Amino acid sequence: MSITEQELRSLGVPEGEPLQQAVALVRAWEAAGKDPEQMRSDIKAVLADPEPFRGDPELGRLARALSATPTIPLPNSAGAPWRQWGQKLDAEAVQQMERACRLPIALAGALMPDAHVGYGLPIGGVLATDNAVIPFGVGVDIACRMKLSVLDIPVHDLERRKDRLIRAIEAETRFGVGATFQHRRDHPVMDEDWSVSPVTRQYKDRAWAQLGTSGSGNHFVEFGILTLHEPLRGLPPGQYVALLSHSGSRGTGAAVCDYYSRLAQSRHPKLPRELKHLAWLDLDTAEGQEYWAAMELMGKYAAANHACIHKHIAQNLGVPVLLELENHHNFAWKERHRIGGREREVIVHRKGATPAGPGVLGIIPGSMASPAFIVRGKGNPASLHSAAHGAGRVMSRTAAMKRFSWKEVQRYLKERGITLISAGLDEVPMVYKDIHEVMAAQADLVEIVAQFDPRLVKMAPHGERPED
DNA sequence: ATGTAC
Repeated sequence: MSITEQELRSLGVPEGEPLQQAVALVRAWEAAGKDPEQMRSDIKAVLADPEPFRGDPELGRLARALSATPTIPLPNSAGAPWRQWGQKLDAEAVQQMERACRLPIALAGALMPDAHVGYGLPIGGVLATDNAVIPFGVGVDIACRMKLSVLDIPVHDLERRKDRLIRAIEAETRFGVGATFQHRRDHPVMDEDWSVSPVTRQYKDRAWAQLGTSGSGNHFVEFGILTLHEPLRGLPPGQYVALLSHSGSRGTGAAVCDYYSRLAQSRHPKLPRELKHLAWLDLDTAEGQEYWAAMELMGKYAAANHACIHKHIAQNLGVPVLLELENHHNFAWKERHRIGGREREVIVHRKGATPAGPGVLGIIPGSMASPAFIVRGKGNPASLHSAAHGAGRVMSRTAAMKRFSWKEVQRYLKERGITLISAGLDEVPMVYKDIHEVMAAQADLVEIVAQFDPRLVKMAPHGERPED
């Protein structure tokens, strides 16, 4: 047969009825002496859009079989190249990465050593695509990010003025699902154009009410000791008090993700169920541009949330800020990478991955009882200039709630000198991988510049509704 | 992660 069954598969003809019809079609065409190149282009045309061919005397059967079969449109037969860092990664997360790399828009991928299962792309997944953006390749919490401020406070004040520092956290941010400020914060981000998308327009008011809040889940605000191993932006090596926060774009970012992922799914109705969260928007379309603009606004908004938290805590304490560092870890960027032997512009999705281009500084947190690290990217091309964004969970939230008790956790924290202001049992240190192992697994991606050891930690109390 | 609604 001039076109083999295997080639039909690699062209993207799905198993089952469509493949049988395609094989029969090729046999009939061969008998009629049709040019194989013409066969290929006809089959590709039907695969791209079967609907117009449903009544075609030759191609109709294949077109109808395709219409009836959920399929990955134009799958990348071999899959885009990708590799993983770390050994014992969750098998389901690996499978999600494998699937994402078979999307027709996928160019290259990478899986970070803290990977675990997410919607569509795994958490810890990095995916470079061709002029398309996947809302769930960025994640629900668009622009979830880290910020660290070194404060001009003597290190011994961390213990001596502990209650004062705790009060500052309690006063200057809010935790919990739906948390808002009764007396709104203000920030120049609210002067941006919020009409770039119907979602951001509709949610502007709520976004304002949530400005400076922290949310729930794994989000936190904490004081700790920063140990600088080398000079950093004019700050000499030594020990400092620092404030570290982790949070994102709150309800508004989630609404943006939800709206544009549904829109993307409606544009790819034939994506099989297990791929529906990988639905993408073409950046040449108005919808794609709209998501991109909304995503970028959420980037600024999430940065403003951290800026408010840090500014107000520093003001509350009346202390100068000596150094600030920050990075997104749920976002998409237009970057240039060498893929398939040539440098080109691609869309790099980092969903729970820290940008780690050459010399780029980032923050990788561990858990409430293990260190965060300030890192400098090594610009490894195979990771698409990325690194892990944390330790990664080893246990589901429900499993953690059953497994642990506060009594044992409090003893564990006391032994390590950690004061926990509040948190859910599903965020205790034992639910995370050993951050040191994660760092060791990515020694070729980042170098460690400094270590931050948490001392006073605030997270959302489990199940509690915010009171303000 | 969010907070509404198969």
